[in-house]
Amino acid sequence: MSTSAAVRRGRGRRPAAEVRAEVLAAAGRILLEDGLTAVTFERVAKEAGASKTTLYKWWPSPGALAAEAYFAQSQPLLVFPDSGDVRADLIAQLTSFVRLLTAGGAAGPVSQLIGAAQLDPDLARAWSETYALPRRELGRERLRVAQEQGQLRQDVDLDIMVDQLWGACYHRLLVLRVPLEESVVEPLVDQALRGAARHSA
Amino acid sequence: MSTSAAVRRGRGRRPAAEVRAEVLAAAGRILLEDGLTAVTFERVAKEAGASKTTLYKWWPSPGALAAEAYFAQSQPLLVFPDSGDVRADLIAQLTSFVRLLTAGGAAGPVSQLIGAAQLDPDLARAWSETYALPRRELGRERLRVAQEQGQLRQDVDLDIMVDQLWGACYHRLLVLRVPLEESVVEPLVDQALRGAARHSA
Amino acid sequence: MSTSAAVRRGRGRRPAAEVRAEVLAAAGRILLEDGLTAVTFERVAKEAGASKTTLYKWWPSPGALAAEAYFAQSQPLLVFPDSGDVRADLIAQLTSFVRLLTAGGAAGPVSQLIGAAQLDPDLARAWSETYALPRRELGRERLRVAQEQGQLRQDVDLDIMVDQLWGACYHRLLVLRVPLEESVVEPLVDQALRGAARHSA
Amino acid sequence: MSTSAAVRRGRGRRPAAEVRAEVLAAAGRILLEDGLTAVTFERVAKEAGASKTTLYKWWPSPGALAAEAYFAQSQPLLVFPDSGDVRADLIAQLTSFVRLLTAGGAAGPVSQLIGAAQLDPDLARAWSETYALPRRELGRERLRVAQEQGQLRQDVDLDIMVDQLWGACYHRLLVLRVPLEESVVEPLVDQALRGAARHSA
DNA sequence: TTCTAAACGAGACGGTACGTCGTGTCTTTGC
DNA sequence: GCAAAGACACGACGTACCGTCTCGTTTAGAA
Repeated sequence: MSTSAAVRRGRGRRPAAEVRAEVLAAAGRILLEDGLTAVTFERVAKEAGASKTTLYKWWPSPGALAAEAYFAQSQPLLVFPDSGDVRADLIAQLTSFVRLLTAGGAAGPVSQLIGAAQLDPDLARAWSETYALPRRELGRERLRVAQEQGQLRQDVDLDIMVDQLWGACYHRLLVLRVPLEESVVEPLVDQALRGAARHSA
Repeated sequence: MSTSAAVRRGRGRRPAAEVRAEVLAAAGRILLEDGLTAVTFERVAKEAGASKTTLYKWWPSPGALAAEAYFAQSQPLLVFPDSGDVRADLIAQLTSFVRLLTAGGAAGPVSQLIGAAQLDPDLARAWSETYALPRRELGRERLRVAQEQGQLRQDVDLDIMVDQLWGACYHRLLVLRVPLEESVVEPLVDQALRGAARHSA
Repeated sequence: MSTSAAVRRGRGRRPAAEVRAEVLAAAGRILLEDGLTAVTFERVAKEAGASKTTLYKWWPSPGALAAEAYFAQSQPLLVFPDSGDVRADLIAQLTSFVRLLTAGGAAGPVSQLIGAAQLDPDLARAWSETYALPRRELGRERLRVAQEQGQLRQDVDLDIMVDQLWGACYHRLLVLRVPLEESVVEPLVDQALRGAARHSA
Repeated sequence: MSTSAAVRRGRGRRPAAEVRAEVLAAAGRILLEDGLTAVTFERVAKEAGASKTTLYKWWPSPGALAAEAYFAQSQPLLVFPDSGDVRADLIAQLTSFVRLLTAGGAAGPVSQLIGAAQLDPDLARAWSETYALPRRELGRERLRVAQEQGQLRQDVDLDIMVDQLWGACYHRLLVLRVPLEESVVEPLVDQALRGAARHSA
């Protein structure tokens, strides 16, 4: 939204950055208000004052546009705290993660985006590269430090541990579709750390 | 597929069961061949020799039809072995579960159905009630027995444990979209049982 | 415009005849108001409350639709008078023909339709079969009677004579694009009958 | 096609004449190969290595460009023979005219251009001024000489006579869309000269 | 000879129409 | 009466072209 944006209403070329910004703003608004299925090229073009041609030039599918719009406006916290206590840090990070997931209810933007990614390879790629894989890397890195510090055993597979923690939340959200509450985080972390077997030795 | 199905080509009434069977067969075939997005009422009606009116009467959405078709033809093994050794049983069950998920690749029917369920409440309900929740119940029950037998600690939250195990697999399949291999099952189960912390006490 | 047409505003099926009538009315109105290029499937569908699918089912191209709409609403007089005097009849018929052509100016519906027919085979077919060829047949028939009655020579090629008379008008309208006035009709007919050579023998 | 045209492939300024020549060549080629509807600014710009901006500067519409391209490459013979015998000259001129019209089939460039002119004022103007009116003037002049020489009656309207002869050909080409053969020329000329009425006096 | 302004190529942009497909509602027809 | 058949309104898709504009480059003409 540059200052001159509102004035310039011709049909000619506008700076790409300006167009992109307006398109992402419109797409993000539609996503939050009416859900992912409402994010169509047709509607975004109309509400952003853009043309369909432009959208097709920049994004491979409506889903991919929605994903980028979501990233753009709710810049997800990617910082992973390191207080020295891995248990506390995991609980903190997972708690804010659960808050992110449950924002907008069970049919929130995140579940819709992950869902649509199962049917839209372009969205899937955007999602994995921009969101999912970097976050896993972040978590794994925090766990690696803890492992070096002796808080975790040497033979722990850190990827699997990430899967256990974050996957458990996704499981309730996407597969079981049961209410996901922050209170599960603490027992979840503890159980992952302590194990379920009676004799851990 | 009744014997007379191919002969009877009139527009009059046919037995409901016969129609349903043919519809489900067609939907299942389309699902496996061309994916979930190809399972439209339009196409199923044409290939099953049914009418759209009939489909709308029995199923609330194409996704729900696809889900039921999938259940009907690949009756998922719901039996949970109980050999007395909970670790071995978990490994066995999770291994066949991974096989189910990876059938048809990362874009297999299961991931597509779960994905579409995030956008289609009717499909979500069918999926949860028919598939996801019963399976969780089954797993929890097996764990409960193990807990009673003293193989698991008393303070373990069995729901969370199911989330940790199955959710870890779903995490790789749906969220990370990385190859899901059977070899992860054993370390996954062990890590859930033993815990990750150095001093489990 | 059936009596119940205005009431029935659902999305379901409507009687084909009713839809066709409304579509043709809208197309004809657009043709007269804004010209042939404004007769697009998109606009006709919107203004007629019809769907594009329906238009594509009934008409092969917007031009063909416009042609049929033109025929439907301005049912062109196809009666050819026979007063016994072929000269008088030709003048009468050509005069009303010139009036038809010049209705709406040089860019009237007729010239636009004939023009578009040079680029749209579907429109060309509709125009030839429905309008042009029948009219030529009518004129030729009238000339044939005159020939039998001895008003025209036996060796006159009646097709060519039709071309000379009607073609002369079309020539000014389409090719030269000069004003076409009714006053040319009488000298045109006389010249065709008497010939231009000094010694007609 | 200047000698350095092929070498100079930068984006900077090129001589106007060179650009115009390449554009007209490309437009003419497209017109003959794929028809008038294929002569779009978009495609001509690409194939001529020119930019749309340049095309818009020189031509008001794709149709006008196509017309000029047609004139440029098939310089139509405008010489009208004067052998002293007006009948022979008319037959000769009309015969080559029919050949011109039928080149490229019934949907040849000429009929397409005249057709499009009914919908494109810019093309209409270019066509009338450059082609149609000069040709009529030429024919009329030849007839005027014949009239002075006493081969045609004094009261003959020469404009109408031109309309009768050339219009008859256009009639078959544009309106009736029936095959136009050279064999019609001779009876056409004779009929125009002798008249159709039994008693020409 | 150097500099500046015009014209060029490239192509992004807002629009409009195309032709197709799927949805969900409805009428008609045949058993 | 019910099911097959399928017409219908609607809306999204992806593409093509139009006419306008911005950008960087190059040449032509003025200094």
